[in-house]
Amino acid sequence: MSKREQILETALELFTEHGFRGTSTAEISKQAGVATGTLFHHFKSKEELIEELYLGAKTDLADYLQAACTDANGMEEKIKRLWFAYVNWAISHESQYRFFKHCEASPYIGESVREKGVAKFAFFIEDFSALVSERGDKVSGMTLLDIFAGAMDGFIRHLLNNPETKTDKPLWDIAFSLCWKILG
Amino acid sequence: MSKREQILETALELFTEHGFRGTSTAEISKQAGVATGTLFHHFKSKEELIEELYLGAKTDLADYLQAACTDANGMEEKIKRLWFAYVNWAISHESQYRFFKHCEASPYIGESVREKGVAKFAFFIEDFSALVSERGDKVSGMTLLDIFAGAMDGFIRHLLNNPETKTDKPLWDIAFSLCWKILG
DNA sequence: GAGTAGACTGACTAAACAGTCGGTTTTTTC
DNA sequence: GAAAAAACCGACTGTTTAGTCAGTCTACTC
Repeated sequence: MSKREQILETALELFTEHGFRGTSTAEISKQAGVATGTLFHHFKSKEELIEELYLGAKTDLADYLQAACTDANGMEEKIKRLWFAYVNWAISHESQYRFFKHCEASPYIGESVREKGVAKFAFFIEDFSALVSERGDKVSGMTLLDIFAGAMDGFIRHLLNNPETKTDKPLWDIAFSLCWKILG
Repeated sequence: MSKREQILETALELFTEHGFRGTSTAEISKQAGVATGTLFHHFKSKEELIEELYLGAKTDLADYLQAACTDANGMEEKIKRLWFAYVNWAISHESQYRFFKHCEASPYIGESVREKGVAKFAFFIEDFSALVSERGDKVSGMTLLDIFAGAMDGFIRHLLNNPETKTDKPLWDIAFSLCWKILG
């Protein structure tokens, strides 16, 4: 693994554990086994390092989701696959997922960076809105999506807080059917 | 307003805007119009100030919710009232709500403080679990609660991101019926 | 094997930080 | 109205911070 990758990996770990301001560049360098100068050789500032981590995680997730639903038949199956893929990604990339949620709530991430992140999910938002409008619903696609996504995140939080349930696939099925009720 | 209250109010505002580590005690004092010494006279450390804000907001919310549902008939109405009260509190105490969500995601808040916060909602969690077990569900009360609460938070996020919908009461009703589907 | 470009180093710096302290003002109590 | 207590002040301190810089090392090219 290159030193650059070592820095990114260590930073992700430390940021998740101690927050952005709670982790110094010196700590990252030390734990990654590089000099402080090396960190600033690869990333011109701490902010740039954080941005790269945030957008990297978002890209990873977006690619993962897109791959999971390319050959799905119909909208219902597509959403089902996306749901399972998202939950699966979250529990198998726990620190990335936590980092992620931390970013969404943190004022450290600027508006422009956040927008770049949202843009990576445009494909999904469009599809979802299309589904809703074709059903002639009385509520907007975005409202429905926010509630649906919230329910999904709620379930993931439950899995992460109760690790023994992480691999309980029947539970996943029930949880999906509960989330699906929102749309049905 | 006492200087103590001025400090708390200013701190809430600045923390929500710039994060815990992004806000110095000097900034809080300055904007609150007091000396740095005064801040440390009332709160023995920055950490204690944050704890007080976090637990204060939680207590406020818990009291508000409890008041909203004391004379409710039956579990369904109780949950309905709690739902509307929670959404209402969130949009009318926006900065407190945001601060709150930030705390939940931030590693700055220690486990023991977080537990104290959760304890304030014990009354609600117990009721909710009771409801679920009496229905003989195949899924645990906590799982259901996490999904339900996630959906509710998703809707609040939607309202806060789309301020023009904040007072759209018919939308609230639809959103509640969607969340209720999860339990039905 | 000389030349060179980029990776890497770690001691260093200027600014910012949480928290202190000796002293002053305000409020309360008798 | 004197004495005690509590609130308040802001200059100060030792530490930590992000980021720099002058120079070394490594790998590749011609």
